Amino acid sequence: MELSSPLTLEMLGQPFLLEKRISLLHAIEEQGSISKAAKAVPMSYKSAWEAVDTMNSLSSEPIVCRETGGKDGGGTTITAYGKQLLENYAMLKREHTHFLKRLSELTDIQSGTFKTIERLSLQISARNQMRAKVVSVVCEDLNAKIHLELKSGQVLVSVITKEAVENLHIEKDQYVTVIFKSSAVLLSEVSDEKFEENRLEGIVEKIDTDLENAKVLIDIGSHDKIVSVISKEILENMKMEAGNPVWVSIKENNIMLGK
Amino acid sequence: MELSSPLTLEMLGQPFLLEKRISLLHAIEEQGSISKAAKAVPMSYKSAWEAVDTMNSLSSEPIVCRETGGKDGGGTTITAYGKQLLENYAMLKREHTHFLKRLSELTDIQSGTFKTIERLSLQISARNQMRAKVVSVVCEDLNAKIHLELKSGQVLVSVITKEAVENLHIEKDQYVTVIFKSSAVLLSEVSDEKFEENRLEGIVEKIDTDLENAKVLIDIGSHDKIVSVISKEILENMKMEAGNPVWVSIKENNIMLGK
DNA sequence: TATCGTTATATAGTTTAAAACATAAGGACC
DNA sequence: GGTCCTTATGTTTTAAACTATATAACGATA
Repeated sequence: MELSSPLTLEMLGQPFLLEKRISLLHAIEEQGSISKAAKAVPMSYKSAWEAVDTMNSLSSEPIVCRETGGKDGGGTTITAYGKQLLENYAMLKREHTHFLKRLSELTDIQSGTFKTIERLSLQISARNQMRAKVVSVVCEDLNAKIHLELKSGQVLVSVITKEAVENLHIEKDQYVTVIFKSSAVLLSEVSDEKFEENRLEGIVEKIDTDLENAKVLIDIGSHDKIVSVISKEILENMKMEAGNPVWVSIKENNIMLGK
Repeated sequence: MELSSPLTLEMLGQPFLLEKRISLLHAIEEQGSISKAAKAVPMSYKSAWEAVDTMNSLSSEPIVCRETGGKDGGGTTITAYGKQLLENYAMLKREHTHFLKRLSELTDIQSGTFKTIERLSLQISARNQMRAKVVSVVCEDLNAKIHLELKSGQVLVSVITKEAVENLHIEKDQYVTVIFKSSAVLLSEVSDEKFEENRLEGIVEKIDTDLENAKVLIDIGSHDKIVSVISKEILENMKMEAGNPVWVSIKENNIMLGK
């Protein structure tokens, strides 16, 4: 049993971007002309031209640049704006596909075993969310300890209930999302033994302070960043500055996983 | 700019449940016959009959029961299984709609301002997830304190970054999902002053123990349940039993919000 | 100026899905 | 047996979407 659901972006009530049109635009990008693109997709030149025309007129900025005449008879190219649009659609589509896949996996509509779904499409307040690979899953009776490898190669450990592991079908070598609140991130200038759980090394990138708290942005490598909110007092005791190395620590219990 | 995306459930590669067919089934449920339902939807009798027939033959169990002849010429009724299917589809659709709505809200494909989306469709390991109404939002410079009212009327307070509040567009009177780990839930037999943050009253419903830990299920009223995982030691000091009243406490910092 | 491959536009043909219409056949009930 | 309203199953019509085809305009280039 599968879920399918074509994604359509509407504009002023009119269909604007759809699967077919997107692939046409990609073909135009490759071929440099509507007529060649139409053959490649394939579809009739007329449909292709009309699709391009309606898209262009629905859009506030032109998506393609059409030129008639000239050495090769002219041609059509995608504008920078159009390329941006293609990228953005791809991102939307990626999210949508992921959602459908998760929903399919969780669903057995015949037996109705999917009653246990919590909200599946949640945007969460936790500021720290990053991809990681599951290195190992060690189950005890109630809890499970999961070793995770970040993009940078640094390792994190998360403790969640065994129930959650089963519910999310977390297994070795899979990719999951590591989630933790910025208030759960402890900082230290030195590799302090006091903070023994989940120690990561990073570089301070930016510090914002208000009357009581400080928000510290830390680069832990490979484009992963961590946000930490700590009290201003602690920060001041640490003489921390942008560019300095810093040690991060997060309690195993404060790390959640998402899929 | 709107996103639209009709949800289709496929079976053996064939379309099985779609919007149109679902509304037909609902009409049949009301009218008691295919012909009347077809008029109500509206669609031609033949299309309606064929839709019903293909659904029935794709399904492992019959969805409708068709009878010809008799006093009123027969009729068609939805089976219990069919009704279950309708409910399940409605749930899928609800999730899907919610997802699309969130995605729309976060997206401005023209300007490309939606680059900041984290994974939007995440299933999270946190065992405790429940709906709550936002009573108030008090922003400081970096953090915000949010008062939430559960179904039972009990109140929780969550502290998250102001950034998160803006990102999720959390406002008074909205409904959000409260999220916290079962390991963040502290228990006490008495209304202990020591656990001052987010104290809720509930009744112990079930206790599971392993060698080290204990998982306690607590009913806090209005069908909301909380799972707590605590060390076995603490549990044993508390002489806790199913049916007993219990006090729950969760640190404000450990409560996340989702939307 | 003639050439060429393109955009731009119109019109005729083709395919496809649905509606509309027509007609059996079923079976309780009078 | 006739009535009645339904399910079940064709055939025909209609409408929409798309394809195919034809043709004008364009403008750099030889």
